[in-house]
Amino acid sequence: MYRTNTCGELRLSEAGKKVTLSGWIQRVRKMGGMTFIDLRDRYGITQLVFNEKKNAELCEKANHLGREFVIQITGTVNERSNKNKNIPTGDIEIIVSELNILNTAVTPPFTIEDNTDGGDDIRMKYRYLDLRRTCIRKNLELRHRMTMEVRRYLDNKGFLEIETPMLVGSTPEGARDFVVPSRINRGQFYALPQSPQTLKQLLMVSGFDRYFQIVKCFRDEDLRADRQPEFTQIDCEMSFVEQEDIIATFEGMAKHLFKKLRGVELTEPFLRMSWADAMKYYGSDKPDLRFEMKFVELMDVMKGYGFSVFDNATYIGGICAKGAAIYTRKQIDQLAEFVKKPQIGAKGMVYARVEADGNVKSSVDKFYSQEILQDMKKAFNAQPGDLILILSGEDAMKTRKQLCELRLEMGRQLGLRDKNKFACLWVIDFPMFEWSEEEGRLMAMHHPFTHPKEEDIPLLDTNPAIVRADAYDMVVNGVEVGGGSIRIHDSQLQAKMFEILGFTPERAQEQFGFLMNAFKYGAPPHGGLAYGLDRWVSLFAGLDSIRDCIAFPKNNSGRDVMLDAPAPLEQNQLDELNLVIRIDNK
RNA sequence: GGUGCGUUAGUUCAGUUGGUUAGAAUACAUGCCUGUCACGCAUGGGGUCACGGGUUCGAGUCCCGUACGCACCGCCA
Repeated sequence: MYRTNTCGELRLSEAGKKVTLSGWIQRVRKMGGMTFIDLRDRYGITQLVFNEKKNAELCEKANHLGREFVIQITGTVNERSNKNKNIPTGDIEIIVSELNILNTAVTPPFTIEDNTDGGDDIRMKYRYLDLRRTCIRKNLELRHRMTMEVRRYLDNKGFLEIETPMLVGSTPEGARDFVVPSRINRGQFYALPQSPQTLKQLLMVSGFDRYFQIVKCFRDEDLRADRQPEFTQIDCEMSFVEQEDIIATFEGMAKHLFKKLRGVELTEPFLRMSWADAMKYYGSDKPDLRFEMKFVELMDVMKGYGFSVFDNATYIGGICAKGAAIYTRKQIDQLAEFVKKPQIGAKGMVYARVEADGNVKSSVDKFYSQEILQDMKKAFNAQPGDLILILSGEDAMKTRKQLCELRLEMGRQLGLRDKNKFACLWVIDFPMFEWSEEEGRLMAMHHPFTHPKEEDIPLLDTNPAIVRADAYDMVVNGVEVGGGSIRIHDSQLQAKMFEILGFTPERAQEQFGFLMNAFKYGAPPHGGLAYGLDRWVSLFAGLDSIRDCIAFPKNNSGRDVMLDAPAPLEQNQLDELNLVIRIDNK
């Protein structure tokens, strides 16, 4: 038997007991005639004691153990004379009588501690060592508890978990596919699913009116801190439901998760905001509502007074940062530099301080009278001590996005983006389509299976660009944690949708015939939602990147640096697949 | 496809105006130490300054390119 107990469970009540423990050596502390060893497993750390006077040979052996050796010991639980209040097992130690080295270890490239000395790069290369660290292990434990709670909640509501295939067909629309060559079907390729979207809709046609799946999805696009090429969705679909039914079910799930995983009781219904309002007031379809700082439009107030930048703008808008008038000129200049970064792209920034006497002191005083500045102050409802920051531009949407970045940066600087505070929001009434300059056509904003709002259906023929959809996103703290829609279940309407998206009837039939044909056999009204598991976990764990809650993530360029994947194939594998590789170096 | 920052000891970093033998911390090794728990003290080993080119009497330092890493824009229905 390797162990009678784990390294995290022994307490004072077990004093005097003979136990066997196995684990990794965290640290050896030699104190002359005594040696202390911290023995670690995933449950905790237990201190071992060796005494030269009592057993010189064993103590000598212990002195030559290295970090991360795997050992097994037998000994007696003993009350410590010096207790350690910092760890749960700190009241006891094990007086070791037998020591068995199960495996040695070379010195790890970084220390196995929460405050490791290793950088991201080396940690990913030796991820199996990184995962020994408590702070990373805790994230995976949280992820496990989350999937358990999801299954518990959905099972209680009558959902069935059904697996769908990983080898499916490539679809146009949407993200780039990862493709897999078929050996048996020469020259043909599978694609890995971007999501099980069409398959879960077919399950609705089959009558599985409540489906879910915790499932890997694949998208061959560039990575970000919150984006991996393979990620996990909690994919759900329901039949005979309207938008309200879905929102109720999954708002309920979100509340369940908050309660079980964070101990946060959310009693109020989540806020709801139309996509149009989100863009107007926050310049984003996923606003961070942990703080207000709503946009105020200033076209009426400030245009036409001879300040050419504003006079030529089609949008002038600003935010009011409470109490930020104490910002120095240097700090304000840094904000101006921030918005002028190429990634943000503003040309400049106008600022105005509200002084203690209520007067407004701005960077454009020579163009505006105090009276107009007071009107501006009123528009923001600004108080003495506040700092107003204004951007303008010739493209209203672009300027709002720049102002959004500025708002988030101010929120960060003013400490308003507290990781322990949660602001949940449904963004609803998304547009059905958005214009693609690149393709020169309308594209589905959500996906081509999304149901248009009933009252907007006549507009499909006259002005499709303004049609709104029965689509909704859940946004928590500015993170899009999930989204979904009511789907089209009528083959005629689905065909029309493909027509608007620029598909010929033949091509629509070729690509999506399986779905439209299925709808002819009695498809129920249905809709659903998919939550991003990785994003939820990193939100609950307060992580900056979803990588820290994924056991073996990819790096910034989509590589697994531990496995050194992707890599070229052997020639015989290529031959078997009838593939010839040609690399273009443009 | 693009922008920014970075690459120096096992690791995390410092390295001044271009100038002697490239430093610190930590890790590692050895010794001392009987109540440590970030133990302490002493000693020691450890460097292709990412790679290639250029400027210069002289480059870790300046310039150009490449590779790699991170963040972001585009992209991600």
